[in-house]
Amino acid sequence: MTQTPIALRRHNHGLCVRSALASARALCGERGARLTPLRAQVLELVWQSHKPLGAYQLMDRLAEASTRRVAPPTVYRALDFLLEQGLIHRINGLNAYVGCPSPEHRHPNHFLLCRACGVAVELESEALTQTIQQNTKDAGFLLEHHSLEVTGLCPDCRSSAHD
Amino acid sequence: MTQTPIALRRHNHGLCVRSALASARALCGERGARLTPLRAQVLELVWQSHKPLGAYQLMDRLAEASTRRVAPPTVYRALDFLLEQGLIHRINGLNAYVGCPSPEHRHPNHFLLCRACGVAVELESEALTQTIQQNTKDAGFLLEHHSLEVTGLCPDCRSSAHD
DNA sequence: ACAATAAAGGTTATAGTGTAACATCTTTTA
DNA sequence: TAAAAGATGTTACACTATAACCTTTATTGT
Repeated sequence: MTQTPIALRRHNHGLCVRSALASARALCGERGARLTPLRAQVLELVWQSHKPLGAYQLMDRLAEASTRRVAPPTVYRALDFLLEQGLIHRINGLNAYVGCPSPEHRHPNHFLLCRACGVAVELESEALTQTIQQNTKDAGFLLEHHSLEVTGLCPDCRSSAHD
Repeated sequence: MTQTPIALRRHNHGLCVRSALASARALCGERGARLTPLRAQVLELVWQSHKPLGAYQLMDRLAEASTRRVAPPTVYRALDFLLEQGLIHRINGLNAYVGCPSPEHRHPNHFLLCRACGVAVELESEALTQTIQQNTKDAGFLLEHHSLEVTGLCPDCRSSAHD
């Protein structure tokens, strides 16, 4: 029996944020990538919750925080950097971005998404990855990346749903 | 050993189109859904190849075919109908739409996508679906739908790649 | 230390994707 | 055949993302 993912448990979210920022600094340090103040700020905003946020939502929060006007390229460039470094993932079905809890190793985008509360839970299943690899191989494809987005109701929203 | 998917083989594509249209008519008939001339035309355009097409590409082809101006809602409404009926799928990673080869039964969106030639191959693997269901259940989620997009190189593009 | 270079960020404009709202036309139903 | 429902036309706009160019900041070589 696997443990309930942290995003679904009550937890001290400040720890998530600090841990994500610390990992990001460490990884970028190793790689010679520059986690500038702006990029760190965007990463922190993405990590405000376990719910994916859109680029324009992030832009608005960035603008609130900085008293100066923030234009789309500012946030998109930061997001591109964070995506390249594997520090965040893009949820295609939502046009939104969410922090990656294990950026130290490259891995596919596999998410459970609650349509009610918006929470995103990253799956890390070797069996799932292998099944996908096998199917890809059977069709003769060379696999480069894969993205799985499962939509439904998280345990909380499931139990409070009465319609 | 599974057979090579039809989208990857040389084949008489006219048969794909006619078969898709015939299935669509039959299914809509059974369901009391109205496959109007416009909707059938959009479905036929989507089926022009096994490569997903964007809404605006479809809109342009529709405009070419009809001598009159075609606005976005025209094509989006047709696409919405076709999606509801399970006659096409949306590829989120590409903002594009592709015909469904087996619309008679509801099934998840599982695709192999070639980044070079654009071909989309729909996977129909019970093992894959079950693995996803198991992972979803383990996290306590109620599964509603799932979408898998595997990007890579199809057999043809793989063998002609020499960089 | 300093010029040359590279990288990051600012700014303006615009491209690409999708929908709201309302009018008109067609089909179905009573 | 009138009323209602469904489909399409039309205009305007919202949301998501990028191109192009300029300024600022950081890094590198000397």
